[in-house]
Amino acid sequence: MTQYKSEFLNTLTERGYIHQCSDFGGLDALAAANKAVAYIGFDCTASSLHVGSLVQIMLLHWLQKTGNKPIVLMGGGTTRVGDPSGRDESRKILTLDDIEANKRGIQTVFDKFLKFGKGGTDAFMSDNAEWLTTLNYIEMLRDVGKHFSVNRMLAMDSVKMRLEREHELSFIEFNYMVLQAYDFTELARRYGCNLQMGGSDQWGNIVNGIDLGRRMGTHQLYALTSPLITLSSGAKMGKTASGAVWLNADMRSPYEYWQFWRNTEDADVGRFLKLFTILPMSEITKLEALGGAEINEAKKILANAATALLHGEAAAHEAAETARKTFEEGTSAAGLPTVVIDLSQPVGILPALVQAGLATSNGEAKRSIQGGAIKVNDVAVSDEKLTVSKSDLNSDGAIKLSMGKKKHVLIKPA
RNA sequence: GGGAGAGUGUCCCGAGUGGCAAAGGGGGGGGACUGUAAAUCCCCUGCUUUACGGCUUCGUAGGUUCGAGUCCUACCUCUCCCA
Repeated sequence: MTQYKSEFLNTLTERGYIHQCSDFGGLDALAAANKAVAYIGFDCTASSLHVGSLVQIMLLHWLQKTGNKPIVLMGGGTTRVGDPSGRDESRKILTLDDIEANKRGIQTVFDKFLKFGKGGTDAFMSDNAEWLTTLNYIEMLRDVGKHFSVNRMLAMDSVKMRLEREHELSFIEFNYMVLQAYDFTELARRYGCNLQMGGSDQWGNIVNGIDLGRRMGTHQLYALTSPLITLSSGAKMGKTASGAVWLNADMRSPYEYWQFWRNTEDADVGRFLKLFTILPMSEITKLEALGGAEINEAKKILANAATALLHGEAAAHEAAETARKTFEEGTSAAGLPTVVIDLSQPVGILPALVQAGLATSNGEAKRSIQGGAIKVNDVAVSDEKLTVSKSDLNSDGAIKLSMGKKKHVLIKPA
């Protein structure tokens, strides 16, 4: 198991974070001496990161935990360009204000996973807008552009795919990889960065950066990528009914986040425990051995641990308790999502469902009732003309609206 | 600039003869079975406070027609080929 000298690579290997590395030996030596300075780039296209970025965040977490220095690079500059990797549609180009707002939202998440500061292994955040926005085109062409072979760029998968699919690839997007490579060398020069990590789809871009670094005379750079995380059922990770699983609490509550992990497929539990929690491997091995219905215990531990990492122990506890009351006791729990509605007049069940966010239109609410999905205070509803009023308030002063087995909302009077 | 194609249910793919709320998938939601799992089976998946009613949908704007996703005109966007 101790295949490497460095704790960093050993941990990553046994937990399944590694897809490819440009030079295991070289990186191992660096990490063993606690001299790895690694960065991962994140977009600012939304005001929160989602579960899809969690593997990357965890990479930085372990990097720091094993005695090395993480850099979070915000793509404030590159977000204005758009990465063609893996997509065949151009990204939207955001305004500067949007980008700034998104950056602030994203920063809050990193505070949970990394220790920021000025010390040796303290993380810090950088933004490639710092150097990209002041670039001069002629100098850029002369100093950086001359190192890029268009022949090679055309051969890259991300580009090839766009060409083969007969989708347009604009020049601005074509330049994304140049900018990303340049980021790497710039971080190397400014901060002594020597490793870039990322998802496996970033391999080409990262390797380009190593190449550019060598040509521009930086120290040796390294690449490390993580596998693309998919569910056993083949679906992409992090997409659920209600859209992406956002990490920011204001976009997805701790309770919902907990539920996301609780509903993990059996086949994924072990893998996810390793990737998304910091539980010791010995404990994970035990949990992995659970079979049949017992695996639900492992799922709860996964949910607790993953939620605690992001939202803290207290929030995880509360979410677990809410879930326990709701699912195991079948009672209503105060921690469920709550919506305030004016109940001075009786409210029809249809608009109530819409306001509670359980349906997007009266029509949809009606169909749900016809499908037998709706319960008020745990009593099934068959009449779509039913109204709810103050007299339906339970002992906690709320009305529990349920759709299906998993979605519960408490309604409180205004 | 010339030529050839394409844009369909505001999640995606995709059929579509002048009678169309528009086939079929995927995805999603619900139900059954289970373990808040997977697989499987069944139902639902445009809006509208009852509706064999009304309204809104096929890139945009007009037109022909009793009636247009379907025909005509112009425009927009995208793709390919030739310059």
